[in-house]
Amino acid sequence: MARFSLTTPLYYVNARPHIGSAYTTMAADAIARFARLRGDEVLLVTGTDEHGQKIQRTAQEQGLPPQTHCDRVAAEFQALWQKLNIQWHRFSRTTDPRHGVIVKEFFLRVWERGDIYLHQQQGWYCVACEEFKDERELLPGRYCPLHPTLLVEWRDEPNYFFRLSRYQAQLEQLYQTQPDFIQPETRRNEVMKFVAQGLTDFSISRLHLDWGFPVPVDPQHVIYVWFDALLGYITALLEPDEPPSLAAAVRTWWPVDLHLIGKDILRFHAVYWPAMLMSAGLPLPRRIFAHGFLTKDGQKMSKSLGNIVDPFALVETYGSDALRYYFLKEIELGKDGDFSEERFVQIVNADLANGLGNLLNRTLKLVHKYCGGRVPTATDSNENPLAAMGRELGEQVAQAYAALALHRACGLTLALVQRANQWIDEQAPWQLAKTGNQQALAGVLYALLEAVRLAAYLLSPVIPQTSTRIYQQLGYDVDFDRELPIGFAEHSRWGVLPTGQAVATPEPVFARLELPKLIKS
RNA sequence: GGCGGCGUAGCUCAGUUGGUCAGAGCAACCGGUUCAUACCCGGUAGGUCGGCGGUUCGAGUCCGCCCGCCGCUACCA
Repeated sequence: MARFSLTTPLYYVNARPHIGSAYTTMAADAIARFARLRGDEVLLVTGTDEHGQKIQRTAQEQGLPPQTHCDRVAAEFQALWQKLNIQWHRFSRTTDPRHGVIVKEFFLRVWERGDIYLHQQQGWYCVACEEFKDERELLPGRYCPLHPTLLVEWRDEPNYFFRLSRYQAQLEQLYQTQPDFIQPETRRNEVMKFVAQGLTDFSISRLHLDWGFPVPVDPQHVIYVWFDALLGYITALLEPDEPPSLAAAVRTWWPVDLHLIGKDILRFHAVYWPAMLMSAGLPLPRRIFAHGFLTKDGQKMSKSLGNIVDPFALVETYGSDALRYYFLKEIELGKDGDFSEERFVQIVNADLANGLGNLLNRTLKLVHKYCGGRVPTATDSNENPLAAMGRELGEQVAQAYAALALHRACGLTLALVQRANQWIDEQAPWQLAKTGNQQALAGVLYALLEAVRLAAYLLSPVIPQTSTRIYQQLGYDVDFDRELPIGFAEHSRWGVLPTGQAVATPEPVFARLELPKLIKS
């Protein structure tokens, strides 16, 4: 059995989970679910990044010990993932004591390699970025360009540096020999351009900070949050009760097949992280995919605009399948996308309720009326437009998932549903019944049932609950959240519904969504 | 300033190597229908394919310039 491992970012616990984190995680979950459907053994890693001065200060502002604050926020992430029906296997927290062991071991490896040195660093420091800033990139009045309301602070302190510069050639060779390492291609170009300009060493420690792991060779210093956070991917790979060690952590699941990230943290993953791993003599992840950002009604989400989308409220109101479907079908992973509540409701209703759900409903009614509630026999008229599409679909969708083109996987599948709704009118099975053409009738209904089944199966990584209801109404004892149907090769193909299988009484599998009535003034 | 990318019907987008390429879905309007979750089916969009110029028998589809939006990055200062 093949293995497939992937990660979401470890989300910073500076604030409650936002829709962007939810988006990444929904995508990762769908990718993981498809791999599982295909029969792979899958490990999905998510988690939280909990160190750094910013966390310390946030906790302080709330009058909480940092760990308490982290516990609370981490719990919120887990709660949201549950509501979104995410099936994760490891939730990696960087304050996990086992993580400290891994970080220490990793640091020492790099240290012994001679890639870490002490250097006096002076400059303006943004606490929010956890980074030193060049004076010239500051906004007038010494504000951070990324955090225009935050004054940068003057620091003059010795820090430990990682010899990133030493790895420039190796990195460039990596990008050359492994063109798929960074995706989409536009991101790859950005990274290559950045590296080509020349790399400078970056600091991996901070002084005057408590909230983090001490530098093993100099406990006055604390390890910089990013150095620590990236390693959380590796710590996560330890078995639950396993004593922590680098060797144990990388034994089974490393290197991961995919780091799914947002485009804002590309450089850390595509440049710093591979260099760190090279230094430590560890294999590199196979692929890094950076997705785009979300806007709300065409505008950037921001506190000052007051247009932040709350994922908790959304999933409470509309349910997880609806959200997952909209974000994964309507937005191309890798490109920026927009969330409009009105459009969201329209699309989801059109595709899932009116399209897919209603197709099942009307077909099932016919099956009960004319075929005694059992799957009819597929006739020679296997030659029909649905069968023609259906025979190609499994492979096409598999390719789309492999390319992480989730929107295409959904679009291809929906095309079958749309064609089926046309075809049912063209064939008018109720007319066939009147004229006593029972064989043709059976063939038509079989094709319709099969189209719904195939669509439900291929969409199950995205809308597992809806797919489950469809499969169950079609007479299968299957729950895509628990017990998958056996055999991708079979279920992804056309024509697997067994003749004679009893189908259930039709019930809507996806209730139409309603826009909240009042428009806020 | 340099380098990516993008700009196609109200909205989201498809459009291989130039010649039914002017499309799909959603929305809207009109009509039909009942097997169906006020659903589905059919029809209607006269969109200068961002603008200008060029290559060509023929260009969203190639070339040049320009405008607008976005990303990465630099520098002047």
